[in-house]
Amino acid sequence: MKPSKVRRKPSAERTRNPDESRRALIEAAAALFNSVGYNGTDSNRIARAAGYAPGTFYAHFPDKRSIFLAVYETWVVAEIEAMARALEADVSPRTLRARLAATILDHHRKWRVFRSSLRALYATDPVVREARLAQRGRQIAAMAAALEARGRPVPGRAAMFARLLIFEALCDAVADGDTKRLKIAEADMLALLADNLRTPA
Amino acid sequence: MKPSKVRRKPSAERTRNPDESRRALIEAAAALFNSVGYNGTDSNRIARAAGYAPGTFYAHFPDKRSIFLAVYETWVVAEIEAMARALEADVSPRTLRARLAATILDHHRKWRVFRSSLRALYATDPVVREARLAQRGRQIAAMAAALEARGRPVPGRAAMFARLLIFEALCDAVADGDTKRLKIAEADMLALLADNLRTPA
Amino acid sequence: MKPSKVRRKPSAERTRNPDESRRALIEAAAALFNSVGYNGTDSNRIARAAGYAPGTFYAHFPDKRSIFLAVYETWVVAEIEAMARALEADVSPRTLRARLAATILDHHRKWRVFRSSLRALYATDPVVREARLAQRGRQIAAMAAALEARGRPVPGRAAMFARLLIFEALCDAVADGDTKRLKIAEADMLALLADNLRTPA
Amino acid sequence: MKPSKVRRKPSAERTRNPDESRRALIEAAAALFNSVGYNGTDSNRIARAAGYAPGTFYAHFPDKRSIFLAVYETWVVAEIEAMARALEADVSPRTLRARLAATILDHHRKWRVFRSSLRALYATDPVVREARLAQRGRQIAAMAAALEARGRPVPGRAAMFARLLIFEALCDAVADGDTKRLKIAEADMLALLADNLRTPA
DNA sequence: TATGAATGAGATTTCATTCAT
DNA sequence: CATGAATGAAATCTCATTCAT
Repeated sequence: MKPSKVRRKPSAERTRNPDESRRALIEAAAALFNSVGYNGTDSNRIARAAGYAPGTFYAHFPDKRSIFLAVYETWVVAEIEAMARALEADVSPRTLRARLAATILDHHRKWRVFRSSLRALYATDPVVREARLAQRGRQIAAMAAALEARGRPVPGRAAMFARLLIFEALCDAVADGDTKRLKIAEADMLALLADNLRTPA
Repeated sequence: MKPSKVRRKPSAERTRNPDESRRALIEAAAALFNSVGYNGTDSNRIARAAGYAPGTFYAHFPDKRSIFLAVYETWVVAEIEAMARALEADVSPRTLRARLAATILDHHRKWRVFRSSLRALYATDPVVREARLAQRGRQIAAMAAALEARGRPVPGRAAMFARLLIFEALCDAVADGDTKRLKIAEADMLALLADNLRTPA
Repeated sequence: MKPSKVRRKPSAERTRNPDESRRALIEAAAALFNSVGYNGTDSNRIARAAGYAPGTFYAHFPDKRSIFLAVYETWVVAEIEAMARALEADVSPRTLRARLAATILDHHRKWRVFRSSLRALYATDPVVREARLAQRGRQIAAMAAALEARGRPVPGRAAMFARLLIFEALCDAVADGDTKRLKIAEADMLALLADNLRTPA
Repeated sequence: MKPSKVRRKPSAERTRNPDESRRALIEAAAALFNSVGYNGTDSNRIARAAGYAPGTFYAHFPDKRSIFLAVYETWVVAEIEAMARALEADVSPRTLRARLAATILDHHRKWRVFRSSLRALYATDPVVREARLAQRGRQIAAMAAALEARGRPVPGRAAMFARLLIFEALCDAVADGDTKRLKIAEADMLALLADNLRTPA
């Protein structure tokens, strides 16, 4: 009934290669989750968008949530890569922080609808919750390692976790347009974001 | 379409007072939303839990979302009341902040599942989103007014909005047990929360 | 929303041929529409009567009206076939008219309840209305073509439309038993019907 | 949910006079049936439109169908009155027929939606059917009496019934816009209608 | 008579998932 | 692997009608 925004690939492109199929499904799912949200699509539509029949979906994923997790994984990787690229620049720490903030914000904005679903499922689905918590655990560890490597003092776990939470909350609020709606200047939010990237005293 | 000619007589035990019925429905909905979540219930079940027939629900609310908003409203009021009670105590500012943090955290914890649904719908439903943003607008205004009244400097809107976001994010993370799962001491989080209540320098 | 993990296995006895399923659904719907009327059934019952689960209905028809239109189409075809058979006989024009009248009346009588629903929906549903008007347009064209082919004078569109309306009104009145109720001899009505089939002077 | 087109009277106008209430209800129902159709309204809305509470409806009518029949009755009376007025003119028989046809057509057009519901219920509801058939019986008798009074030959019951059916079918087709849709000139239809009013040879 | 809150059976529709081919 | 028809539980919402006041 709902018109699909994501078109099915020409059937000639369909594969018998399982990895390729899986990849195609994840890609289609990512696009759909980010345009109509998790609840806005169904597994049949994902399969069709990837150029397969409904049943094929279940040859690759046990259920709908499972492909969401797979999309989340690729999303995390993409974010890390974006951050890595931003960190390559040889600029002052201050500029670096600003760039990093802008990069991450941009990434959140680009995946606004997907992240919206992520938050909804995090609030709802224990498995998604666990996956995201595990991811946060890894981020905290990475943060600690990075600081240690640079000889900086490593804050407590609570402080680092808070940093993550805050960063995401601010990014999502900006990406979702909450700041606009509340008549808050985006530049001010970006400044707060950059500030939050500072190594704690 | 096919009206059956035989109707059971309306049970005499139900209220004939619409305000009372509405209240009973909201109460039942709040309890259900906070135990099985928004998607875990349906309007029929809410009506039954309040002691009414399914149709009665629709005599009071046009749809399920609408009763959710009503529950949200009562929740906000309850939170404000809890905070007001916490602020009555005649203690040092530091203790006050700690108490306030504990009070709000407690409130979030008590309504953990409901808040989970609130976040999910915020991420999903434009009307819920709007209601919550409006509420945040009011909170920012109240915060500014309170600071002004106490002769304290009033931070920018961005900073105040960030405070709200941060406070909620931290509270929810603790209430949801994320900190436990990440092996973070709750006391540390409470300290951060209390710190976040500090008037900005 | 809450998908149960345990699904019954689809019964192996159902067709896997969509055309066959569609046909079976239309057939079941025709029988139900003609026994309990359009409003007397629902899509679930149609599906069950055809040997399918409720959801299957929606795999073949977007809604109930849509299957009604499909039934109407088969009904029109059946009527045309019945008329064609009646016209094959090599008899006098007068006898032919009588036979044709009897044939059509019979067809209306056989589908009395269905036609009743058709009229109700025609009076109610714009899409059904449009379908039937289109059909009438086709009938007028066919009538004109037939007369022209036989070298008979072709009456105006108004006259031909009136013929159709009159023929249907009389047939339905007889089929519905109105004549009996009003103590009118069926033979007299049949004579009027046959007369109405005459080429206009 | 649906906006009511027919506004409730100011409560000051509510009566304790049962006849007045009944009349008000019938009037409101007529207006609603003729604007949104029988299935487009519900008894609650009729009561509200007449300025009463839902329950009052059932103090005056046993069910929804029953008020429809009451409206039908007033409709029949109105038609008879309109015809009587048309017949008062002192003109040639030919002009009279044309005027009568125009009058009745006009009446059908004015009550288009109501008549649409009437036909739907006639096709569906045995009680409405019976009421209309009884009315037709009366019309046939009146027709016979009128012809006899004027010393004209009285056709058979079948012929007279057919006249009625035909007249109504043509009127409704024009009133419903079927002729327009089929590109048939209304003047031609009016001529056929007037012709149908002719005393049979 | 009038009120109006309450009733509850029922109809429509969705979609994650299965499984025979 | 891929197919795709079929499944069926479940959720939302309607409205004619009742009856205590």
